Amino acid sequence: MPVSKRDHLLTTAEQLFHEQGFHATGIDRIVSAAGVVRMTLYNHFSSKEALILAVLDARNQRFIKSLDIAVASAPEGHATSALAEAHGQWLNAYSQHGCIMLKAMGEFAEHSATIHALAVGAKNDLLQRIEAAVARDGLAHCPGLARRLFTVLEGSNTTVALLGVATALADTREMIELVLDAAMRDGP
Amino acid sequence: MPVSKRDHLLTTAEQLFHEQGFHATGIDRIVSAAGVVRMTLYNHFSSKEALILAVLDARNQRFIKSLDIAVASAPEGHATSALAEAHGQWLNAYSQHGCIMLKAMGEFAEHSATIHALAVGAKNDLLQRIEAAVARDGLAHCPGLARRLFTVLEGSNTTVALLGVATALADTREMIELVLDAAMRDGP
DNA sequence: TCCTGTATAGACCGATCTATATAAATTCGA
DNA sequence: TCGAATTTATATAGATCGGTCTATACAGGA
Repeated sequence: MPVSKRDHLLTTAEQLFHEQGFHATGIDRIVSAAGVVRMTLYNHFSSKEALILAVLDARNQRFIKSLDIAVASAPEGHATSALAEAHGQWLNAYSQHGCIMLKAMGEFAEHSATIHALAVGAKNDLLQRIEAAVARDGLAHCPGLARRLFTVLEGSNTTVALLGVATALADTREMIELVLDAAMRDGP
Repeated sequence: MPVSKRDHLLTTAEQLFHEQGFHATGIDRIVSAAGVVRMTLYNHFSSKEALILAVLDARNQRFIKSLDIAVASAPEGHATSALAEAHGQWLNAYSQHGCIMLKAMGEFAEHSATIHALAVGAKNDLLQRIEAAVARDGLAHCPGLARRLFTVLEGSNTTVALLGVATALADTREMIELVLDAAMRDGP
């Protein structure tokens, strides 16, 4: 059975928003790319803003879920590096065009408080997962460790687009190890 | 003597583009904010794209110049940390809303090859300056060191917007030191 | 004095934008 | 097989977009 029109619209819109930006992607582009008529879109989403919110929310749930699965199945003491690895795999598979949440923050900071808040919330979700993984590895006492790891992962969003996936992810892996090793050396 | 109309348009457009995004900022908004009439803008810039290019180019030249000055006046062996410090000062002074080059890349990747190339070029300018500073500090032999430092500085673009300037820049400073110390320990 | 360059003022163009209205056609479960 | 929900098709509203046009005013230099 084919996916529902609603789901098809969500994935089509996500791809177009991601590649072309939000303001630059018109409703007509989305519906024609999805092979659907305009009223079908407005039957499922009350406005373009509602569509964007649904796209971002669904994507963030998939992202967070993949992180949680990686952490849950990580060997003891390796939750943090497993999370970083899952982050890298996400970049490789779905985010070589730059982080869609960052794009949303940039386009809607002064234009839609709702969208902006959702994108910021997604970033906080990631930071919170890093903090949980650090605690799980027994490194909760290291001040600012999670934020430093967060900085590295955010930096990789840009380097992937600029230097290519292979180089960027290799660099990122080395830095994660470096930061973790330093934290374990300073602490017990 | 007041600044020329052209310069005034450039700074006004830069602020609006930075805060509201490129597509979301119309020509009318720019000219009314600049207290200038429509034809004055088109007298100086042939199109909106030309205006965006001029804005980004001027901004990048100011940015690179501030980095070069910091490196040139740094004590021997501290060019890299001086460059990172100048980068942090730039974020604090001019870029708390997120990196305008990243926004341009996101909005014009599939929409204007010229703008996208200029923004990518700006990022490469930064990476190149990092490589030069690393070499000046006698660390040119460390493979990937410049790229790792670049990743940290790119990450700070995001953390500044999410965690605030004070926290983000303190974290960044610690990470730059960490990466440099590790490189000096492994190297000579 | 004349000429050139720049700014102002405002109307105007076609195109595109988001969103709605309405009626016919289709789908699909009970 | 019937009826409700969904989708299609089309037309339209009203705003805004980037960009052009004409005409006027005024400055400084030749």
